[in-house]
Amino acid sequence: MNMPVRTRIAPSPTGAPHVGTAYMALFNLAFARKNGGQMILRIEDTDQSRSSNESETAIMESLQWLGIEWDEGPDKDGKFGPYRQSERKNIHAQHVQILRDKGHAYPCFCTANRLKDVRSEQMAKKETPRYDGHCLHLSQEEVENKITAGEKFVIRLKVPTDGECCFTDELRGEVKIDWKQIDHQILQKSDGYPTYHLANVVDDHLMRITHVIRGEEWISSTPKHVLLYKYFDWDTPIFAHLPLLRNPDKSKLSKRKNPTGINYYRDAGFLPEVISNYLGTMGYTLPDQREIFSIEELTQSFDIRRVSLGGPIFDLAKLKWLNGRYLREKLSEKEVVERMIDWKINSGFIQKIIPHALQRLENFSDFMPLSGFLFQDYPELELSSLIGKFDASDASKLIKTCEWELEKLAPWNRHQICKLFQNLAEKEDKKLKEILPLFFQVISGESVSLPLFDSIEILGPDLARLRLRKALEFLTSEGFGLSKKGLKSLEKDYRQKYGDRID
RNA sequence: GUCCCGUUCGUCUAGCCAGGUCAGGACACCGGGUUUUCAUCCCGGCAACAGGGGUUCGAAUCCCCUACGGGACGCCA
Repeated sequence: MNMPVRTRIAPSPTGAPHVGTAYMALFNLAFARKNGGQMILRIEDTDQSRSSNESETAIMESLQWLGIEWDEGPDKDGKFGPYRQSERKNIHAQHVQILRDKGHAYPCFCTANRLKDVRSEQMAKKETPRYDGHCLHLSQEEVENKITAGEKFVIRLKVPTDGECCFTDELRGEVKIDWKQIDHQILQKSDGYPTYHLANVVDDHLMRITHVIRGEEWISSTPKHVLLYKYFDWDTPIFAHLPLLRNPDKSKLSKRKNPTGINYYRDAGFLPEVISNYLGTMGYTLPDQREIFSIEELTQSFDIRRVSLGGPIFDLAKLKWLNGRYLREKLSEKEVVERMIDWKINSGFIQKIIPHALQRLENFSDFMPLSGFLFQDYPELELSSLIGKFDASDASKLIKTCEWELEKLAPWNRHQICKLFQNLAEKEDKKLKEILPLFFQVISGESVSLPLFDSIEILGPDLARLRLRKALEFLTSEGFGLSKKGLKSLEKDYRQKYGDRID
């Protein structure tokens, strides 16, 4: 019997839509379509504390913006729903029970502190850190007593004590990992929700996923998944681990070093079809090596075996060049105008600006010089105007602190932004008036411009945050950046004054 | 630290699976031409098989070792 090819993209709704998600989605889509199958979108929201509806919506909208379409998902019902893992909690719990009944999983009562100690001890002894099996040997009676006493517990996966796990990666061939390297993975958290590993395997099976195409970061936990399929007595899907997108320094693509938000590219004025085209060139070339192609063209000739395994660096310069070619070659002048109107050259956007610009206008021609920075990717900076009365290294610290704060800001509106800066001034023991000129410069590149908080709101999170980063980069290039040590002590300081969370 | 994955111009890559063309294209960069400037466009240039050992008449291509890079090691995904 030939099963229809089904792939899936399984984002976690815990933040802004990420280009890495789009990258994986694109290849999953191309593969499924090429083979006459379907791609499904499944929301992996098993982390109750971090998942949000806003993020889920934003991710779906961003993928749609890029022209990536799924055949089944939370908004598009199919035969295998629901497509949101939080709505499948019972299904997961039942499957955890099956494993417990079969003796493949067991409850564990260890505290976070004990686990931490065990881990550091193992690291010190140069062993691979993993659960030591402390609760594995608890008797039935002990377990029941602890549970009735109301002790919190998790469910762990039993892992073979010796031998090795061998699985096939479609792109890399046989991969072998010692079972000794594999942790007794938690399958169900103490809040009753499953972890990724359990939910992922159960849902992939139930949703008839035939090919798991995902990031390289998952290779080392694949044995856990293989083991789960075996314990459930299910066929394993075919695995293909794609390389990870990289920063220019080759580390995994991260927002500290590169814009990673899909919305950044939208707000900075890139065409969605250029983004998906460019992502399609990451680790992949069409057989005829053409570099301008649509998702449909990518799909038509798609061959997953052509994926090259070295981690591709996301190169903004080439992306810009590609966008320029689309503007000149793929669109008519009329279309370019239309697309610009869709972007920001429209009355809706200008209306947002007018209330703040009006007091400063004498004639219309004053408008563009005043508000031009709201249409820019980022402004050019000049050292002495940027730092003003500040010491340059103090400015770096302040900007970095503000970046961390802005990273956590939600919802993104004037009121919250205002509060953020008031708080910043207070915590830094400065007057609001003293710190604002710096941020006027960071955001607008000008000393005369529109009101700061409104400008930041209009700019949106992706562009605003980028400007802080650009300012920091600029200060670094001028020799006033934060040293590694300085950053570390600033971070410590920050956690004390502003709370432990850094996004 | 342990394990896993990877390694062709600075960057994206073709070629590798089925060993045998000056290792090809694109971005960036440099130079020249077109253009009243700039940009576009055209032409040219720079520039790579990580290192070592095997197998072979012959290795970027197959095998082994080393180095380097990355990832994973969470009650995150």
